[in-house]
Amino acid sequence: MLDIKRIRETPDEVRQAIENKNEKGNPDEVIALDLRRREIISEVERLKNLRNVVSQEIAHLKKDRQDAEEKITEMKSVGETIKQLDEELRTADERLREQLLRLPNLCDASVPVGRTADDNAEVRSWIPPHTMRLNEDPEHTVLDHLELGRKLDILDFDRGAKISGSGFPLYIGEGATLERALINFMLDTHLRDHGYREIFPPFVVNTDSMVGTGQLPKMAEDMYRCAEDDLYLIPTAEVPITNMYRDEILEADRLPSSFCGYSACFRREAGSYGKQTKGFLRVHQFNKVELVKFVHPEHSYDELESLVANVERILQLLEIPYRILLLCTGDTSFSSAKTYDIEVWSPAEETWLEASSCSNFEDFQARRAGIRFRPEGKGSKPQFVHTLNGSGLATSRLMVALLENCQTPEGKIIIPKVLQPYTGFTTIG
RNA sequence: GGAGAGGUGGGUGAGUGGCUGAAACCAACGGUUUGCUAAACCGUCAUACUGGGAAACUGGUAUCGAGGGUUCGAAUCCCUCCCUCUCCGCCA
Repeated sequence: MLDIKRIRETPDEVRQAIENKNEKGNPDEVIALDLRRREIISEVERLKNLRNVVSQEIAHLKKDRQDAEEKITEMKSVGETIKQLDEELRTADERLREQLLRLPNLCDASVPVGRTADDNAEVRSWIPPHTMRLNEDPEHTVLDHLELGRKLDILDFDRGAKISGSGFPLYIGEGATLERALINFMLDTHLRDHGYREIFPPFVVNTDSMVGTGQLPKMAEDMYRCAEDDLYLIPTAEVPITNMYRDEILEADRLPSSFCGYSACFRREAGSYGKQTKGFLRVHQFNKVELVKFVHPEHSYDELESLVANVERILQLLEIPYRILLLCTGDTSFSSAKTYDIEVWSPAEETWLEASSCSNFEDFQARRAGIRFRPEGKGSKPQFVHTLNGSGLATSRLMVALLENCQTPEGKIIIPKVLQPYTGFTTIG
């Protein structure tokens, strides 16, 4: 949520920023609602003040056993007016908040202005030597992850579809173990080497949490919802972890607070049919290790860089080629002010696959969710924290890259060294 | 699922219609004292919105789980809902 004062004071900047982001949103409407709201407030508060003063007088009159009937009658009608105005105010508040919730976050000045993914800027890439050989060797038939999974009997998308529906992968044998190994390896590395504290969150959350991180109201059709209980399956652990501190004021010495948590992630992916959908490329349920930080506003952009570095380290240890993109304004998500995507290389698809997205939300989520901190120093007012998060990483796309990059000409998989203590085996096949 | 108890400020916890934005204590912060630490003492100590002011600051309104009702006036009375806890049942 944007600060209404910022919209009020610099509507043109806000309008331009929304347009750069390819989002809809009308600051004028918000400004009009805000104006109307404040008019009502000043009137209703004047009347409430009157009522409070006169009620006090009535109390004194009664105490002195004097007649207060006239004042009581007068206040009766004031009360009626207040009730009406309160109702109007409630409506105005609601409409204003509704509009505000639908305005996207504005991008940081360092984000390149652009409309589509073509305008994203490649920041750097990292390619371990053996991968190049793999792709350049004409004798080496490169299998995609589906074929590898089927041949080695470690992934079964057909049976997954039978059990649940398409997009619900079933991991078998070494495939299941490898998945679990990846999760544990990533968690351990972030906890041990990168200073995160582990969270194991609930996988379903309430509406307030979804609004807090910005999934609702805009993305409602992408969520799995348990209507009976008004709960949502989480699309990412970002939601429960960020909402841990919803409506709280943190002490300044708690910042920065960095958390790392595994969760299954559920996405309906409505409207994405026809895009890259085969195998792991687009699924309804996947596993992800998520990184979330609550930081002091002054440091959030440094923290974003270190977040990205933490994710990169995982890929380097796994020896998976990747590149980092700075998303342009048009490709940056609704809630984010600046986002880096980390993409892994798929030799079979001969393309880069998004495996992580690291974002600085500045105070956008914090304002929605009411996450503040009390700055050092006496008499300081609470301020909104900045929140960041990134996938560290999602296993589905990572599994594609891992299987494809680690395959031998014979169609076996060589498990990366760092994972071997976790899998207990060194090859599959 | 059945029965009961309870939700008050950062924490504990008083408060059953007006002088309670809310006692007291603890924590925190500032200060005095002290060779240092500790202790003691004094003071400060909620949040949001809104108005005035360049600002320091200051006026107003709201908030005692949420919403509604009664009343001139509600933390306090009534209704609905939510949440937490305890016991029983069921279950991993």
